[in-house]
Amino acid sequence: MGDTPGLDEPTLEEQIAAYQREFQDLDPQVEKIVNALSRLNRRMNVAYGRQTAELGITNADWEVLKALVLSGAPYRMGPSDLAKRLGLTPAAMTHRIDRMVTEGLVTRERDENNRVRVIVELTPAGREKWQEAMRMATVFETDLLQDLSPEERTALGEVLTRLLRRVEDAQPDAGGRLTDLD
Amino acid sequence: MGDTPGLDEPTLEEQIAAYQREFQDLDPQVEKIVNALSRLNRRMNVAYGRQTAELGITNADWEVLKALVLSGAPYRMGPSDLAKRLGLTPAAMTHRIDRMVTEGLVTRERDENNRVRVIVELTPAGREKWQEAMRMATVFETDLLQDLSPEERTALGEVLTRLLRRVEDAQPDAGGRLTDLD
DNA sequence: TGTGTACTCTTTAGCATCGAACTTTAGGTT
DNA sequence: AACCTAAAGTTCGATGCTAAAGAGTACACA
Repeated sequence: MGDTPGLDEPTLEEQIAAYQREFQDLDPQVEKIVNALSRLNRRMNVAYGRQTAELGITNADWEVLKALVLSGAPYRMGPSDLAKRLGLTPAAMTHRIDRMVTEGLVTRERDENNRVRVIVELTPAGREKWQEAMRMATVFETDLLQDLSPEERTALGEVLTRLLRRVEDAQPDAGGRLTDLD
Repeated sequence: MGDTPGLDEPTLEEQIAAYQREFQDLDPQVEKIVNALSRLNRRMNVAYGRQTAELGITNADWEVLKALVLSGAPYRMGPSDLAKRLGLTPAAMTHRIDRMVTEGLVTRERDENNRVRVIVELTPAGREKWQEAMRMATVFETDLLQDLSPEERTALGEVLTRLLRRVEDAQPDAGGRLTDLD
C-alpha cells in the first residue's frame, strides 16, 4: 500500500512556543504572521489541488491554462513566454505542453511567420476546464474569507499589497518557481 | 547556457483586471487578497532559498533541521515521523536523510530497543546551520514587516490565524507537501 | 551573398519525488 | 510455541523538474 503523506504538525501556537524555547531574540508576533502566511498558503494549494484533480487535470495544467486565458484572446503564447510566466525552464514547458496536447487542453503549431517559434493555443475544451476550475476556486475563496467583515477585507488587502510591494522591490527579479497559484 | 527562470508576471492590479475581463461573477477584493497571499508566499520562499543556499544547504535540508530542532532536545526523530511532519513519503525521507548524513547535518542509527526503527539525530553542525539560517530568516522577516505599525501587526496576525483556523477545520487532514516554510 | 550571432525550442543526463512492492521486526492470538 | 497482522524503513520504477548541450531559424552586417 502506498503512503499518502498526511501532514502532522503542531498548532501554530505550539510551534511558536517551541521556536522561542530554541532561539533567543525572536519576535513572536512577527513569527506568528510569517508562519500563518506559510500555512495558509499550503492549505490553499491543497484545496486547489483537490479541485483540479476533481476536474481531471493537475495544478500544473491549471497554471498553464490560467496564463493563456489571462493573456487574452486569441489565447496564444509561445513556450518560452509561458515558461517565463510560470517560472520554470523551457525544457519543462516542452514536456508539459506535450502532455496537455494529448489531453486536448491546448494545441501546438509552428509559427509560419517565424518558423523557429511555436504557438501554444488554448482549445475550447481547455477554456472550459479553466472556467470550471475558476468556479470551484471562487467558491472556496469566498468561503475562506466568509468571516471577514468588509472593513477587514479592505484592510487585509491593503496590508498584503503593501508587504508585496516591499518584497518585490527588494527582489525585482523573482526567479522563483510558481508553485503557488495566482 | 542554462536558463535561469526569471518569472515575468503582470502586476497584481493588471492581473485582477484580466481576471475580471475573462470571468464574470468575480469579487475583485477577494481575488486581490488571495493572489497577494500567493505572491507573497512565493517571494518569501525565494528569499529563504537564497539564504539557505548562502549557507551551503538546501531548503529541503532546512525543513528537516527545523523539524528536529522543534522536536526539542535531544533532537531525535524517526524517518517516518519526519516524513509525516514534512508531508512527504518515507521513500523521499530515506534519500533526503542519506544526503544529509553525508553532509554531516544529521546521524542515522538503529534503535536498539526496537530494531525496526531508525533514529535520526541532529549533529552539532546541523544545529549550528539551523541557527545561522534562523538568524538570516528573522532579519528578512523583520525587514518585510518593517512598515507595519504595532496595531497593524496585531490585526494582521489575528486575521490570518482566523483564516487559518477556518481552512484547517475544513481540511483536518492536510495531506499537502510542505513546500512552504514554517 | 556569406557569415556570425542571437534566439527558440528540443534533447539529454542527473536528481528528487511519489506510489507500490518488499524486508525485517514487534506484538498479539490461539 | 506458531502464526498472523501491523508497522518501519528501504528499494524499485515512473514522472517531472533543472542545467546544459544541441539543432534549426532569423537577422544584421560585411
